[in-house]
Amino acid sequence: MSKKTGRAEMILREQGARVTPQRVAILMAVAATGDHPDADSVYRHVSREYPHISRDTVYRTLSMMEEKKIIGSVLFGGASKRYDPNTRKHHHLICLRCRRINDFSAKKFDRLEVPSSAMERFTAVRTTVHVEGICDECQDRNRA
Amino acid sequence: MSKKTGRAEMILREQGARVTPQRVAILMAVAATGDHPDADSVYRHVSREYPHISRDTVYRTLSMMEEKKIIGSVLFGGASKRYDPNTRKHHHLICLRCRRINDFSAKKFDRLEVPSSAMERFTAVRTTVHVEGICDECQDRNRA
DNA sequence: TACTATATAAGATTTATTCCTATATGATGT
DNA sequence: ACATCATATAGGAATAAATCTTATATAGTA
Ligand SMILES: [Mn+2]
Ligand SMILES: [Mn+2]
Ligand SMILES: [Zn+2]
Ligand SMILES: [Zn+2]
Repeated sequence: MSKKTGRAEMILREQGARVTPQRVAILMAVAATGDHPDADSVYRHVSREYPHISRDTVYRTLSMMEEKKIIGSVLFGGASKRYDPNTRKHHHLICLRCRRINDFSAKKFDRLEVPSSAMERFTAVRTTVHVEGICDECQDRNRA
Repeated sequence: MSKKTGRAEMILREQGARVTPQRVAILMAVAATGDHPDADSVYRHVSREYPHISRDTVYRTLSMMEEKKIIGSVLFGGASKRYDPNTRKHHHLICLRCRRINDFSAKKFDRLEVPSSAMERFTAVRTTVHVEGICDECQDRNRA
């Protein structure tokens, strides 16, 4: 057990998750990129060590780790693209459960100044605020 | 030609796009929802009037209208979900061309106050700033 | 060591999206 | 109105991401 696998094991145990070699490898693979990998890139990476690992294991494990907040995520996969008839500047409330999307407006969010150090190598086209959470209908449904 | 189809035609012509009955119906369908429909929901709506419309036409047309800024979009479809080893509070620069994602931090973005009127019926889990644009590599590649 | 709930492998399935190609049609000039 | 032709469409095949199914394996623990 190397120092790094030990650390991964610890994180898993802290969250009350079973420790399996596959999970350790997946967690280390995500951390190793230092980037924002998709599931298949994690699969390819882990496959070198575990040639028989199943894609399902990778998908299941990543999603479990996100639930337990061991890792995060940026984009919504598996979801369909959502179009918007409203072309004015506005921002969004996105329900993580039912995927309902609602607009909101806030003048103070319409000209957010991204730190210039971050923008040195990037040409912004649009800057918006995403509020992810749970909508009222989904909360009600949960109580019932 | 009803008042509404006339308006849709005008918008298409303004953008130098050919006016076809399918395009008019698609544009009206997106506007009619007043929501954030996905392509298949637009397809089903337009199918009532044009039972033989092809899914490809709907996808192609929506994407054309987004390019011409006749409509907008909220989420990335067709893309794979992207995980993130960084669990600290941070924000993202997302390249629309190569889908590279880079982190940036800005204290002033870490506690954005969403107007309470918007949040009356929503429980926020996370609020982040998404900067969409073109990364430096993609800009260089374009010039070449 | 034996038990049991949970995790995994392998492959099938589903869903969103894009590709292919033959046909149809909108815009333009006569 | 008519011919032309670049572009759009229909219909279906192909691709890619994610999930489901089921038989087997294994981590935690008594
Ligand atoms: Mn919107
Ligand atoms: Mn990040
Ligand atoms: Zn909801
Ligand atoms: Zn790029």
